[in-house]
This record gives sequence, structure tokens and C-alpha cells, in this order.
Amino acid sequence: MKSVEVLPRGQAKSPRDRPTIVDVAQLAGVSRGTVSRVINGGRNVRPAVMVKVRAAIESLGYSVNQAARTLRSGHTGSVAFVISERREHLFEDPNFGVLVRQFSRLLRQQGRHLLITTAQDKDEESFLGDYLSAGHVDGALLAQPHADESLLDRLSASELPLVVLGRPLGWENALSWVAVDNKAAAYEISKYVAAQGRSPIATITGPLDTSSSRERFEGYRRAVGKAFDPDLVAHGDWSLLSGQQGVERLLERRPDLKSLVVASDLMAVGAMRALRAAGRRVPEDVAVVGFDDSAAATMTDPPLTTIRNPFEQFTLEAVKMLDNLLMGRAVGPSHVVLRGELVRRGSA
Amino acid sequence: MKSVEVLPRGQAKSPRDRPTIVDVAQLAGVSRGTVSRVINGGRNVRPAVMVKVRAAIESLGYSVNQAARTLRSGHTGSVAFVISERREHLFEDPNFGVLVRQFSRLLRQQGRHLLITTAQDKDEESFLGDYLSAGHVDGALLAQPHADESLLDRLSASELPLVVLGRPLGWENALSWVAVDNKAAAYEISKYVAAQGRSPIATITGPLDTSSSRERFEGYRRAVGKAFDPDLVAHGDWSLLSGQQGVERLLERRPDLKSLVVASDLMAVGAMRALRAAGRRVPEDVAVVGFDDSAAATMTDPPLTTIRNPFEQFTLEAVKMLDNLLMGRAVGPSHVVLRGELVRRGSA
DNA sequence: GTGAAAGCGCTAACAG
DNA sequence: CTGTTAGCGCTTTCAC
Repeated sequence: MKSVEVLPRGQAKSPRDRPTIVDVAQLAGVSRGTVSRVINGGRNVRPAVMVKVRAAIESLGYSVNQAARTLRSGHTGSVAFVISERREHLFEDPNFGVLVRQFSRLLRQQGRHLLITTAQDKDEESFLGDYLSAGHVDGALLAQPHADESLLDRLSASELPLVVLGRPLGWENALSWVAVDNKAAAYEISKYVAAQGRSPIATITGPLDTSSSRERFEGYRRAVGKAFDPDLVAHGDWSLLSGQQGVERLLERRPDLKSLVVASDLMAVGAMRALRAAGRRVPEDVAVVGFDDSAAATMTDPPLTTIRNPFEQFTLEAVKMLDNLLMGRAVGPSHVVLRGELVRRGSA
Repeated sequence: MKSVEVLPRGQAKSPRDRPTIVDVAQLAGVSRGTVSRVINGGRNVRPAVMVKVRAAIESLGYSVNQAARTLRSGHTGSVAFVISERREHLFEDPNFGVLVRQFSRLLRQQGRHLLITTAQDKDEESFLGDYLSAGHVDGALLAQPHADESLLDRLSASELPLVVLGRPLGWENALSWVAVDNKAAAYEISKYVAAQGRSPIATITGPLDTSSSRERFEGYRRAVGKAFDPDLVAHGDWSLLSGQQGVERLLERRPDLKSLVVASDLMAVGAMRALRAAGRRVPEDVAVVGFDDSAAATMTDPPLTTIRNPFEQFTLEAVKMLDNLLMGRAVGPSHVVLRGELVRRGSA
């Protein structure tokens, strides 16, 4: 049943009120072909004719009919940034704005538009799948898919050129992706804390159905080594509240904890709040580190030591990868893994 | 020169590898017309035939070619949410996620897709204008335009059905819009503070080229009445830092200030930080109120008293308005003004 | 350097 | 209920 959808009937404007290439050709006294050449860069058109045609375009207020162009040429000139999160983190994450801005700029240099699309639940996901499969876009950048991502099935089946942002669990070999080495980052920041003599080190993870959560947890686990203790682990859901509750649970089980590796800055904010409520000072009694270097990281007191993602390179690689796919230059799926960077602030 | 753009050449997939309605018709042993009827809801098609056609669609992995459909039918089934901010606030504003979610859900009920599009600078704005004018979307929701918004010119000239979110300065009569009564809200919250005997009341405004900033300032000004003093006013740019700096300036000029009406929660966070640095307690020495009821409002200590926007109704009105435009039911531009709600927390 | 013309895939109007 | 058919507006050979 894929791709079956019903469009609303009845639109306001009669289609006839928009000038077409024919109107322009008539006014300029040339053929449709020539007008087409002009609006596509003007190769093989005499300057004088160019001027005439452009004037006609201007005076008619002509603008190209993208549907016709796409139907004929087979591509749309736009790319979707697909956000299939069930929760709202991505929008709250200031990193998201950075991503959007960079993608937008990079794609624009290729003459492509960036469209951001979202899906909150299964229904919307299927609706979005219809959209993407219907040829509305030439390709897609897919943000942080969950492990159970049915969109991934759908899209990879549709053969839409696709670059996944983050490691797509279960699809590592089939798809192209660019990811940050979360495991290494978590390892590094945990060791950083350990080197300060802050053991035992507890952690609050994100939801473990995302690769970033798993990797961060894995990095932490490897860093603490034999000292690993399930009682030092709490699981959160990226929310501030879950960070707060995580600390409450941890303090019950291991009141001796000396530091806290939290899988996101926002949860770290909650964690610090709970620590304060429990009478522990940061960083004197408990060192706290976060992840993401989000705005929250600078809003806490003390500000958070955290991991910053290499967005510049990240977006560049993703767009390059997608362009290769779109231009038919890619031989197969490719992968890039980048390193995050430790940002030292007051919390650890 | 509008609408003249150059698309990238050379796309990966040969157009021929996607099945069309003809392939489906052949496989199902019916005509193209019947297939079209099936994929458009199946009116006037026998159940048995429906089944056959659907099976053919499934087995071929057919999905509709949106370009062809749009070219023929004159509409795309999608709507743009246009963000033309020069800065990134919108993405950082958690309210943005709420807006997107609600718009998305509401539009989906109408069988329409929501596309979020952005423009960071003049160039991108013009590029975006091309996109929107080219018939990629049936209509647009335009977020918080600045006073100098050239996109507004462009779009209103293109006759694209348009609903502005926020009051479009200088276009109030020409366009449809839905806005929150910021002036009333600012008045209310300023009076709330005054009623607690917290005068003199200072304020930190947003950038005054937005209608919301102006209105909030105006409401404050009206509430303080004759007590108004330019020394009690600082101008920010919505950023946390600007809130902090605002307080520093205010304390220099009017160290006797007893309360602070800040035009956004984020700036209020900065303001509270600066107050603390200056040895003033909130709310004992200085009462602080914010605007927006954003996540930041609950992250401060004490949490912020602020104004919550009526998003539910806001999005509903905007989508209804746009639908009227799209369906040709609108007689002219319409306007809706909604009231915000005071949320009492610890800061005032 | 320019014109003519063949479709791209689909919908909807018209016959039957 | 179903088949047939005429384009929607544009790009792109192919001639000239």
C-alpha cells in the first residue's frame, strides 16, 4: 500500500493565472526553447536575446513551474533533512540550529534547497515516507534514526539517495553515514574524570535504542574497566527530569559516588539540580560532565565540562557524500567517523 | 530576474527505473484511468479491481510521481513553514518544537505535508523566494518576520497563499496573520510586579525591529506610566548574554531597581545570573519575570514567572486560515489576536 | 544560435 | 464502473 495517498481537492487559484514559458516566448518574440535556455543559464543564446527574454520574464512576473521542470528533467533540486524523532530533543538542541544552518549553506552552493521534514509517530512516519518516495526530493539526510526505524526500511527500499547522520544500527553496511565516535569521546571524558581521582564514577545514559547512547555507555564502561558496577548506572531519556531522577536513584544505591558522566548536557542540568538538592557541591563533592556542548552547558553554575561535536566537518562530509550519490559518482555506501572534542569548564 | 535559477546537472538514477502508472495498469490488466482512481481513493472502482490494482502497486513497488501529479492537478499537497530569522533563536526556542508538532499534525489531517524552510541571509532569502514561487508548495506559514522583510514583498507579490505568524509590521492590512497580544501580556505582567510593590521596574527588551519586542516594550511602558525612565530600559538581542549585559548596564544607572521585566526567558536567565553576580537575590531583592515559558524558565533557580503563549489555539487558527485561503473560501485577509497567560513561579 | 516538436507521468472529462 | 484521451509546462534532441 505504499505511496497511496489522497490529496485535498479544490484549490483557490485557477492554474491559468500564472504566466508560462510560452507567454514569455511570445512577449520576447522567440521560441519556447530559447526561453528555456535563458532560464537555465543562457548557454548558446545571444546576449541581445538574453536581455529581451529576461525583460519579458521580469515584466510578466514569470517564475518557473517546478512540477513541469521536475517531470521533464527527473530531479527537483531539493534535499530533505528528515527528523524522525519521537521526542522533541532535536529542536531543543541548539546544535540542531547549527546543523541546519550549515547544511543549508552547503547545499545552496550546489544549487539545492534544504527542506526539513518531521515525523512524530508511526502515522506521520508513513506519511513522510510517501512524501519522500513520491519524488518530492532528490535525496535525504536522515537524522539520528532509532533502532526500530521503519523509515529506514522504507527509504532504502525506495532507492532514494540517502545519507544517515549518526550510525544506523543494523544498517551500517547497507547505507552511507557519517557519525561521531561517541565511544572514544565517552572514553576520553571518563578517563579525564578518573585522572582527577574522582572514582567511583557513575553514569546516566540516554535511551539505549540509539547508537549514540550505546556508544557513550560503552566508552564509559571501557574507561571504568573492572570498577564497573551496574549500581553506578542509571538510564535516562535525554530529558532534564530523567537526569534529576537518575541522580536520585544513583545516590540511593551508591552514595559514595564521586563523579558523574552524563550522556547529555540537558540531563546533566537535571543531575546537578538533584545533586544540589542532596547537598552535594559541584565540582567539590561530585564532578559532573555532559555531552553535546549545548546551550544548557553554559547556563549551569558551574558551567559544564562536556564534549563538542565537530559540526563543521560533519556537515561537510554528509553533504559531499550525498552529492556523490546524487551525481552517480558513488560506487557504494561510504562511512565517515569523526572525533568529538573535550571542552573543559567548571563542573569537572 | 526573479525565478531564474540554475539546477545542477546529472543525476544518478536513470528516470526509467521507477515504475509508472502504466506498468501498474498493465500488470493489473486495467487502464491507466482506473489505476489513477485507485491511488486517489478508489471512488467508482469495484472492490475486486481495487484489490488487483493494489496488488500490482505493491508488487512493483510503485509510488506516485509527484511532479506529474502536481503538473496535472495544480497543487502539491504541501505547505512550507518559513523561517527567515537571521539568528537562530527559533530553533533554540523550545516553543518552536511545539509549533512544528502541532502544525504538522493539523496539516496532516488535511492531507498536507509540512516542510520547514529557512533563510539565514539575503542570498538564502532570495533562493528561498525562488523555491516558494516555483510552485513547490501550495501555501506558506511565515514565522515572525522582521520589519525589513523582503521575503514578504516577494511572496505577497507571488500571490502564494500566506499566513503570517506574528503581526507583520507594515503589512497588517494586506496579509492574513495570527498573533499573540504581546502588549496586553507585557502590561499584565508588569502590573503584576507593580502590585507587589516592586517599583522601580526596569526592563530588558528584545531587538526593536520585531513586532513582539515592540509590543512587549509598549505594554511595559504603559504599565509603568509616569514612572517611565529611559535609564530603566536596556535593549537585548534575545541572547542570554545580552540579558546579562543588560542588567549590568541597568544596575549602573539605576541601582535602586526592584524588579525586572525581561522580554524573553533566555535573556531572563542571563539577567538572573548578573543579578546574582551583583549580590542581589531573586526574588527577595529583585523580582524577575520573563516571556515565552520556555524550557529555560524551569531551569533557573528560582524558576521563572513568565507568559505562556496559547499555542494550541494559535496553530489551529493559522492552519484554519491557510486552509481557507487554499480552498478559495477566504474573501480577504483575516487576522486573529490571542491572549497569553501568566504563569506564576518563584522569581516574582 | 534558434525553432520545432516529442514526450516526462499523471488526472479528469467524456464516452460508453 | 471502466477505458480513452487531451493536455499540464518544461527540457532537450534534432534540424536548420
